Amino acid sequence: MNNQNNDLPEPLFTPIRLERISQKVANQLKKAISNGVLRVGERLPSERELAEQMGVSRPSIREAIQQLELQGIVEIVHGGGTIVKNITEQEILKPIEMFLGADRLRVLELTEIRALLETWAARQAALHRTEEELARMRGYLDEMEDDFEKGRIRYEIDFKFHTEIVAAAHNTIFLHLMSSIYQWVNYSIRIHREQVFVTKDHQQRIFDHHLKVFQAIHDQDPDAAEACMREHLVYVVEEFKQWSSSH
Amino acid sequence: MNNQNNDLPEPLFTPIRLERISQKVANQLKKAISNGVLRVGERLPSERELAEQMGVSRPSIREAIQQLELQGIVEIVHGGGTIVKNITEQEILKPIEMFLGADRLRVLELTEIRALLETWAARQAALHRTEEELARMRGYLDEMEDDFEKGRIRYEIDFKFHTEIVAAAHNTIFLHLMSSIYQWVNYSIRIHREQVFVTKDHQQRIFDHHLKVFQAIHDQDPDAAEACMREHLVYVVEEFKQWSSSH
DNA sequence: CTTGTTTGATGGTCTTACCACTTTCCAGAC
DNA sequence: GTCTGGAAAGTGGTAAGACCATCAAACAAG
Repeated sequence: MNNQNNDLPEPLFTPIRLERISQKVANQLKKAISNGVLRVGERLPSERELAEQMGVSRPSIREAIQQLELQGIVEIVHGGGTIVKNITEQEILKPIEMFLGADRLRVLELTEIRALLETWAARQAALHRTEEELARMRGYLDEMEDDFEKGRIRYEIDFKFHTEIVAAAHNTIFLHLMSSIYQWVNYSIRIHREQVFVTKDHQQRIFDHHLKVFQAIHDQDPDAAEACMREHLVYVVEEFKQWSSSH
Repeated sequence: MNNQNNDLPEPLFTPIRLERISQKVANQLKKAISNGVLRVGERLPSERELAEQMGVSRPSIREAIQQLELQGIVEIVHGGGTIVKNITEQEILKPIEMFLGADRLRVLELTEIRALLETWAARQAALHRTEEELARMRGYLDEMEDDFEKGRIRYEIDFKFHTEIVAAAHNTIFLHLMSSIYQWVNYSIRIHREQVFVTKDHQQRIFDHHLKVFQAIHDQDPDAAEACMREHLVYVVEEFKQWSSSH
């Protein structure tokens, strides 16, 4: 690109921008993802929407998105939209997945790490949460309460609630990292196909824990948030250990 | 979470091919280049020609060519055609590296995470360290002291010392996690090509920090270990912030 | 020969249209 | 009630044609 440049002493006078539109679009999208405006797992607006919002044509948007896909930042699904990928997945998740298969010791190690990260997240969330994030947490709590009354269990809502707390910590890399951890947890749950916390009693306690964590974050009380989250996770670990020893 | 999973016994019956046209085109072009049909420095046929020859539309050709450009295989010149570049095999940036390069804020986020994990590791190390691990830490400290006297700086020794502490926490998954994060840190240091902690004064302080951390782990005092490690990392972050604001 | 202009080819972008796939929802069957 | 099937809407994939911006080579004027 510099081949036609004169080597004259002055770099002035010729800063006339030349950048492909698709490049500008790609940069804007990257920034949005890096900032956390577009979270991991979320869907990007459709190509047509983006084209309209940015005032460019759809092909330009497409070329930009394909760049991002090639760089492993997003995943394009035909007919299903474009979703933000977890950037840590290839580097952390895949290499270690094998370990988790066999023994439960690894599951405990994993939970240990998760507890460390989540208590910190709860503290940070209490400090930095926005009203929007609070509202989403509230929504998940309502869903869980609804499920509880109907005797239904959906782990994904649980994950969503915890993920929202992590997101409220406002650390993008941390969010991506945590989503890798959750995938592990999800994976280990699946392979052990366990129904550990199925009783009404467990569900009640877990719901109470969630409520207390939410309240602390709502009140912007970092110490309480951390403590409640720790209490919650310690309980989960203990119950799992107990279940584990009897199976 | 298992909703999308088919529990059917056989995955047979659905190998129907699906590949984007642009992908096929890209593969054909790559093959032509690696075969030598298209030599380095030569111009590819124009997009319109390729579209006609392959019987596909121009956008498909464009998307394919842009892929090749992103991979450094060809160079596109507006108005001048597309030429085959040297196959210098320039590495494609990993997604995580794009994040770290995008914004200096991400470096702080990363350091924040590192601080969280390492303070915990120090505590665990104080509780579980073995004599062998202690000896290795001692060895790295000696090397650092030696380097210090000779006015030399080797980040890798620093990393090794920290990694040994992480290993002493005796959590396999955590060790893998942490080594990934160290790679990121290493990369972010490289791209910002910074020489932040180069003065004798900094080196002295950092060495003192390491020594105190080591002592606490040696004495199996988890609280002290965590506190010393936190003090160390807080110092590093603060110095980086200060350096960052002045550059 | 040098300089400036013209002209054609090429990549860049836009518009429009249609196809293929996924998701969602709802009526119908059990 | 749950489950099944299909219609409808939304999304990405591809195609075709047009126009603009840029470069390069041929051309004309000095």
